[in-house]
Amino acid sequence: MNSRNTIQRSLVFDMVCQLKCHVIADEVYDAIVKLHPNISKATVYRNLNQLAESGKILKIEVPNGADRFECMHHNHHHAKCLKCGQIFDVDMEYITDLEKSIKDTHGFEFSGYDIMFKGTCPKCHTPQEC
Amino acid sequence: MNSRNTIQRSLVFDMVCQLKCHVIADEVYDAIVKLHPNISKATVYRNLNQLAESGKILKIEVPNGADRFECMHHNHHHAKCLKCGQIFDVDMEYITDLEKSIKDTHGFEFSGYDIMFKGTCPKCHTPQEC
DNA sequence: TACTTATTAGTAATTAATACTATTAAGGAT
DNA sequence: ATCCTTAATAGTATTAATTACTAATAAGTA
Repeated sequence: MNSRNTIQRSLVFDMVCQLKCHVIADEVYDAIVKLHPNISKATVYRNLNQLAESGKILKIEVPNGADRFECMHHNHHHAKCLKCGQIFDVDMEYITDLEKSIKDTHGFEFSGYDIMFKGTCPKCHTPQEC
Repeated sequence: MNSRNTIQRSLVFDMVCQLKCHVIADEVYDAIVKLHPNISKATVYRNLNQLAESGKILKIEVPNGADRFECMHHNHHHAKCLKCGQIFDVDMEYITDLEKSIKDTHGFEFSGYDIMFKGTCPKCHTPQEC
């Protein structure tokens, strides 16, 4: 009996799939709390991480920002706007096997990598009228 | 008069260069406080970021971990051990101009990217005698 | 139905970093 | 050399994201 199917866990899973891409824990919590007012934020965090570990959803660790989660459609890279901090999807071939280019692993066992692009999003570099 | 040369700023700069690679703010603070007992941790943070912005040191944003700083010797990628959380240097050609592979920028202005490899370090995957 | 224990709700604690405020001092101007 | 503006500082409070903790609950096997 390793893992149990709780209402909370399936709510978290469903909500990550339902909501738009790369949501943070708070957004998932806010959405679920409307349907299940007693759910605890710690439960949302625990289940997001549990679902990511078991491969059901994808966890994207954002430097200097909340972790993001999305359902497993297709792998793609992400970009972070340095001004507003928003995360965007990047439209390029997903790079695989980058770790094969490593010359000498020095005994480190590589299992993957993250690429996070940086820049300025359209809203932030276009002068705004207000 | 944009930026002033303070004792604190040069202490921070010197210490980042003196200490081993990719140090975190706390390590810099601990080292400086021995020489300059009144320095504030906020000052260390402020100067690390200021030095990184002005290009004198390099800031590496680590997902789910404290930011790391190092002096500008040569660009290289980093790897994070998923078990102990330590950061290691990766021995491979530094990849540049990756953002040129992006098909459609959708108006996003790319200015760079970070690659963070993941895996298990030698200490963590070798069974330890204790 | 009973029993084991994974999971939960609710809260406290932790970590990394920034915000705030009165004070200090860099460095150009007089 | 002294004045003056304001960048920078020390010290503390606050924020944000996440995890730790604990008693109570509920999966799911026996």
